[in-house]
Amino acid sequence: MRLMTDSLKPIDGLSTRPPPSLLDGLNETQAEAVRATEGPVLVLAGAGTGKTRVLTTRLAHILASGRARPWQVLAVTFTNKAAREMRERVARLLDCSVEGWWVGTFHAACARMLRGHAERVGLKPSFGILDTDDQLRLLKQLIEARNIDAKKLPPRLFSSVMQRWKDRGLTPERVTEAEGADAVDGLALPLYRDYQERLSALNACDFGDLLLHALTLFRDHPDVAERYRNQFRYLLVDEYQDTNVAQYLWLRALAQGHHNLCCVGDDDQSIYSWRGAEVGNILRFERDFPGAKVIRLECNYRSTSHILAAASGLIAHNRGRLGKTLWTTAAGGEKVCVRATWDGEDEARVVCGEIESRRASGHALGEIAVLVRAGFQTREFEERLIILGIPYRVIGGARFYERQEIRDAIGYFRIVVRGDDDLAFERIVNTPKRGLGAATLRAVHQLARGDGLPLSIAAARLVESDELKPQARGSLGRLLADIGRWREMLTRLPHPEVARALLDESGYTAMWQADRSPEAEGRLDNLKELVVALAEFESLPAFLEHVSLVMDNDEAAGDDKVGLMTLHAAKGLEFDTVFLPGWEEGIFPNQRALDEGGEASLEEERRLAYVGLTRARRRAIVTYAASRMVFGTWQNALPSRFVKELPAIDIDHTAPTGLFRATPSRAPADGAWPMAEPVHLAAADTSGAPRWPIRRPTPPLIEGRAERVAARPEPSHPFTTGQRVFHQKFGYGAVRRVDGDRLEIDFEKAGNKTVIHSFVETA
DNA sequence: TCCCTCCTTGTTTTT
DNA sequence: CAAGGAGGGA
Repeated sequence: MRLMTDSLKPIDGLSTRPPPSLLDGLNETQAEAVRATEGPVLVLAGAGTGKTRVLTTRLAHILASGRARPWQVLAVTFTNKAAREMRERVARLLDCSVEGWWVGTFHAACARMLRGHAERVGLKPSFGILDTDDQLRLLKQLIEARNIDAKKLPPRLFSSVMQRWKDRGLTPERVTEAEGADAVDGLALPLYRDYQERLSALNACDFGDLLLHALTLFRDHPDVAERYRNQFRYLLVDEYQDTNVAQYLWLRALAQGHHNLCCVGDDDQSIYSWRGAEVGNILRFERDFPGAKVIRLECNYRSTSHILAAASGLIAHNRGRLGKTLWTTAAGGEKVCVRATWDGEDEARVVCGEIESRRASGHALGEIAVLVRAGFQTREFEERLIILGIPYRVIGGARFYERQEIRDAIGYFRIVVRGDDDLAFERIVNTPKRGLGAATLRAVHQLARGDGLPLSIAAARLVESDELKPQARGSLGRLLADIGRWREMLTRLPHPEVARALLDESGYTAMWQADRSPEAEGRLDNLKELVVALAEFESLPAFLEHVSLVMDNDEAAGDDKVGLMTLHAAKGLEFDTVFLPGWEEGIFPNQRALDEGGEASLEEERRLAYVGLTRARRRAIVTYAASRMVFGTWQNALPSRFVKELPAIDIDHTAPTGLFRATPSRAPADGAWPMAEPVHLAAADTSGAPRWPIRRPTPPLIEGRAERVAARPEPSHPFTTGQRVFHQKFGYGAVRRVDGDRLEIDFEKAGNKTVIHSFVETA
């Protein structure tokens, strides 16, 4: 996203040659969503209903019909990936370049506006954009400056509170007294002020600020707001259910001109409330924008009818939906397979075994994905896939530009390009180790703060004086001289060459070469890759502007590998075959979400499950384990309540023999259990005899064919009825009943609770 | 200043 | 269990 001029390639030719095919192939509702260009429109697009197609065609239609020129349309998305896709598709539809158009992420659009009016919000046009790491380091300094115990109240905590305020469009002045007093013992608000002040002084802003400043700009400078309001005749928004309050206010401000706001989204796929997204935005659309037209895209082109029905049946358990009825013309297909497994290892074995046999029958691995609730769950699958020699790719995880070595390298680039980039200076000053520790840094800081200087200038002054120990002085002097030299090199040599020289001469490459850890080699490769990436930009500053906004790293998804990713990362993707492991209470729905967010969070977890199921085109396989190793201890698990919420006629529920008893102990309430009920579900009505079918740590299983010994109930813990015990959270109590691993305990303070034995100790 | 050991703490993540 | 941070010792 560099400086984009509003001049553009000829598109006028299009009006004389209207592409007759633009609406071809769209169904009636989709076409309606494209044609309804005037006034506010909400397109409720269920999973797999052709949302992106509608969005891009609509944009193309607006331009091709001459309703607006390219710079008069603003189209915003959340991710760079989505933005890129939209640009590519529109370019293809109209057969022209989209260079300079306002098609991009919310943040890129705001940054572009702010670059033009930076002074109005107290920044210089060259302002830098902080990444998460910079933010946390900065916050830590501010926390310590206020003598707050950073151990008890870590930077992350403050960061998230402040971030949530920014998500709601609240500058420090706008946070109410009451709320300020409430947040982190009243410490968060003053710290928020410190932080914003510090950012201004650094001529920098964080991601949240891009929107916040844009809002301030509109609010305090009506002329600017007016300008953009008039400019943008048509507004298009992707994934509207993910917008936060700040984004909503920003859109509303822009829509006040021509009122042509079209938002596309799906309330059932809102899974980001924890980072400030407001489902309320989409639920309230008709009230917010009077006269709004609501168009529902309900014809699903992706999944088979069983998958669709299973997903719909599940999501129907949520309340407060706008409601959609997805349907498909593709009848039949396989039922959703639900499979019980013994434990995490067994689950990985089952899933990867399936993958293996699909590969053997010619299935493309790139069309298979394993979608987990949390990142750590990928480990077991990775291990198993490695054993089987099946290529895979973990999507998400540490992104390229977030890796330590990349940020360090970029830190060097930053300090060379912008001598006053204090955060970059701090980052690299003692990396690699050059004997510049806390003491030296303190001296530099002190001088810098006292005289209002950037750190590197202060450091240069210190080197001239004799206030430093000779060693530190020499070392710091050498670093500064190096920086100066690299800066000079930049004026006469190609920047990739300078980058290479810089990494060598600074000792940074050598640092990783000397490193014996297994990942060092990969890091060196990454550094080489970085230099290659660099060459694609015309200059180092141009590159830096790019990385600050475009932190994505789409691994070439070209090669044929199984995808491992979180459910969040899977949103927007689709695969022939989708495995959904870990459907257990506590894992999915996630315990923490349940504890912290109650019913609302449960519904979000359910939406996550919905997102997962609807990623599948032909086959969805849900698995759960009866026992799982969690944080180093074995825990028994109950199947996720979501399993029971899947309509029985659309699923095929199986379990290995021995895991379930032969006959159900009670009739399934809603017909949801077409087979023997898992014993661990029947636990409630028992009278004490331990009959837990789960073994303690899984015995190593010989490759291939080992008979599973039916688990026998074993007294795996010493607790007996009447015994006095202690629990970390609930305190002291007496055991009232023993039921396998579960103990019903009458706690003195907390009352009657059923807990797993491993959580209590004898008192 | 650096390195090692002990202790804590475990979702989801884009820009 | 495993990783990352903090604090103490050399």
